[in-house]
Amino acid sequence: MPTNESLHLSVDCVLFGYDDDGLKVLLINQKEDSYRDGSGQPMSQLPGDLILLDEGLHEAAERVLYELTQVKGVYLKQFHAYGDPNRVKDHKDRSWLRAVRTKPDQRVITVGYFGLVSLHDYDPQPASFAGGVNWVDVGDVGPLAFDHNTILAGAIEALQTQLESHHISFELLPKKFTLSQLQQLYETVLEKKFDKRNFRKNVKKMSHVVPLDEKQQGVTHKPAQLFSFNPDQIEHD
Amino acid sequence: MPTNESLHLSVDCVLFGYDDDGLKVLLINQKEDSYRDGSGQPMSQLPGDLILLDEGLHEAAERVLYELTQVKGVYLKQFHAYGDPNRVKDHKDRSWLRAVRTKPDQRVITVGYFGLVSLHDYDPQPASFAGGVNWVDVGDVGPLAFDHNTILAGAIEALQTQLESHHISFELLPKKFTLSQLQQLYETVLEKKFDKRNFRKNVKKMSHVVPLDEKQQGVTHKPAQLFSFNPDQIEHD
DNA sequence: CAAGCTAAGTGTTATAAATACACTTTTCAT
DNA sequence: ATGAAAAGTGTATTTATAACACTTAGCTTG
Repeated sequence: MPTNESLHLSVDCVLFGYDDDGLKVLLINQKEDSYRDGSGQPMSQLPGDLILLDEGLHEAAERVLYELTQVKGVYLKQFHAYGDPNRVKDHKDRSWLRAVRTKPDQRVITVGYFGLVSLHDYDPQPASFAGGVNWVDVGDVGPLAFDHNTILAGAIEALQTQLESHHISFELLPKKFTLSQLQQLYETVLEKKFDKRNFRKNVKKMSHVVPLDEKQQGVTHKPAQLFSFNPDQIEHD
Repeated sequence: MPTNESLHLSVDCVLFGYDDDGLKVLLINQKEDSYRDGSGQPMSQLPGDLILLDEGLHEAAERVLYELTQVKGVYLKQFHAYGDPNRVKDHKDRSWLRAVRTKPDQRVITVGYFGLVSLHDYDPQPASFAGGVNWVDVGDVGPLAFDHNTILAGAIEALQTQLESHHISFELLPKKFTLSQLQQLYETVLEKKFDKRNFRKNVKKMSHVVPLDEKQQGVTHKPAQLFSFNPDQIEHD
């Protein structure tokens, strides 16, 4: 009869934030002096926490993000579970674990969630407890703690796959947006260029993207028509 | 500081088997007298087990299937983790848990894997320990233990999504197959009909499906050309 | 207030992919 | 020799994708 008394389970959240200058991830920056990478930089990691006894996985992910950003109602989706027995045993991670965990040697299996927030309308104030919290451009993410680079890569792949099929782009945009903003979002996330006219032709076929009686203001060029997503026409899964 | 001393973690495997009369799932049938559904039928469930301390998730899924079918090298893929705190607390499941678990009240989070085997060439002999083990047509699956109907639904969805994009169809076919068999597999799994000529046109574009110098034998009609998959051209992920 | 800057907005043509559709062929069985 | 059963094959139509360049509206500045 197998016993797994000492298995721990956590969630790790890859929170993507988007604004006009790119796609960011929320990283937390451990202040522990001992916890630095090879070149002496403080080590960053994805927000995550052990799961409480009476909460579901999704709830746990919501809690972690709420504690960190005070934002509720973030779009959140599970994408993969990571359970390599050695995923938290790397030398670089030991001292930090010893500092914060009562049982630092314990194996931890983690379930990855990705979340989406728009940084246009407001800046979800990263609550800075236990270290710095900041938005890092996905292109500029350096080495992270544990297997968090792998988890981040999985989240990016999931986001790319689902952006088109799951109508989630509006989670990353302001409530009112221009077609150029929508196109730029696609180009940033999918890392490829689209033809402006063809892109707009396709958008016109999407019944959940509706034009408003309103134009962009305060820009130094021809103001763009504003659009919004019609939530009635959107089904996630 | 949260403690989760009493969280348990398992894998559950949805093993799909395919042959010319359809898509099946491997279910185990608990013999416990007390473990029956409303109408007195013995309750079935997906094969699964708690994860051992030193094994990875994928390894655990492999082990569960090996213990059950004696088959190694099955294509296996993780698709979702299920962690509702009440997923093993349903009344119908209590007595069975009391019989087999030392801590029947403990919460169990499970990671779902789906596996693919061809039932054409041989019949992976279900090792029948602790109860019956059998292949049930996916259309005929009744109520299962715990949240296993939900898990099965998730596996079917994952299989459907990945059949086209991940070149996994050959895992469900004999080494040598006809185009009609391939088409029938697609029709069964995706639950829609394809036009024969168009289907074959598309297959000709797939470089990993190669014609053999061999024809079907022992059939009472025009024998079909045999094909096989060229493993060099296939990348999973 | 004219000139120039900036991004918005707009159509057509060509190519490729998807769909719809029906008869002939090969083998075995009787 | 005849019939049954599934294999195999081509064309025309529709739809989607891709490539491509100029005009417009509003603001800025000289």
